[in-house]
Amino acid sequence: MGHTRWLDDEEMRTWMAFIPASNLVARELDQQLKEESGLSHLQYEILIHLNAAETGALRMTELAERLINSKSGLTYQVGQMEKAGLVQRRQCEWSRSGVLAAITDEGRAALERAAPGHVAKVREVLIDVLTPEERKAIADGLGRVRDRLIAEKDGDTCW
Amino acid sequence: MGHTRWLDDEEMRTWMAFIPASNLVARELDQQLKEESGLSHLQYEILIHLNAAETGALRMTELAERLINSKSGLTYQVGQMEKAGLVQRRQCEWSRSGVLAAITDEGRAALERAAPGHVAKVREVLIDVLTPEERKAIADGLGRVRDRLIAEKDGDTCW
DNA sequence: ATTGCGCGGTTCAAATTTGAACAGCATCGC
DNA sequence: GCGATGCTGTTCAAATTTGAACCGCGCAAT
Repeated sequence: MGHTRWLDDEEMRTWMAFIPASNLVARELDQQLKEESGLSHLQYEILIHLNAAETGALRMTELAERLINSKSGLTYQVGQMEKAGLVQRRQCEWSRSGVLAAITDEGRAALERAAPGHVAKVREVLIDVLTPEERKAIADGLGRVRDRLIAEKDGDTCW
Repeated sequence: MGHTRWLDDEEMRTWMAFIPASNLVARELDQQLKEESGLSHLQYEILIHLNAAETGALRMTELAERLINSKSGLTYQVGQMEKAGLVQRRQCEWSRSGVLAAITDEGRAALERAAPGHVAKVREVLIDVLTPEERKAIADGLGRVRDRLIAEKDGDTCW
């Protein structure tokens, strides 16, 4: 690896679109969710994931990995949400040391209340701004980016 | 606005690629920068922006807007960086209440030290994973997303 | 059985981030 | 000239986030 391969103009355009768009979209959605439903984006996503699970529950670690958050951060947030009655901690059946976070009826209700506004905002700031071709390119390209980074976390350095 | 227009499959794929990719890339870069140069991604970007300015200095608010961070957050970080000798506060010439953050020689040195590894990582996790077509779509599409959100902040509700 | 290690979660202190309240300067209309 | 109003940046307390240290359990080798 000799000298650095700097980004050319086209690559820089990509980078300078990706980073600010990420930050702005994240900020916008977080704010909208908080205002409209009192949930942070992280809390919303926790509910989404739990709700999507057939049993309505997931292990803490599983959740942390999916949400790309530290374990301790998740412990904290689940604690907050438990206080708020949105989730409930249960013990994992087959592993005494495991902990399940389970969505409550109240959690589902909060989700249903928050979802329409959230989806509308997602459309407004991202989905409806993109052409179908762009959406496909993003789904494919960033999907690959995502998968590689996730894979790296597990196997670590497949190269 | 009758019922919610939920995301269809293709749109959901886009969304479920965008969010995790954003988070993972941000985390990866932040970590790499911290390890390799002791700078957080935010600090790195502050240096980049200051360095790009002809005078090597920018107003605090200007910087906060570009970096998509709260004013108070920027005050804090610039404080940290000032302690570390990477930047220096100066008074804005034409406005007694304005404050300029100026990059120092030490700051430039830190930037030069950090840049090669950072760019390499950006290539590794994002740029080189994408095809040229995908890069173009992302530059165009997310560029538009970015611009709309920035415009909204200024004029606010152009609709 | 027993020792030792590894995993799953939590605790803890420290760093960061945020929004609201505040202080100084600027500017515009009266 | 003088007060009203609006910026700019900072301060402050509260919320969140992070990584390292830690605790209890399970599991494998001895």
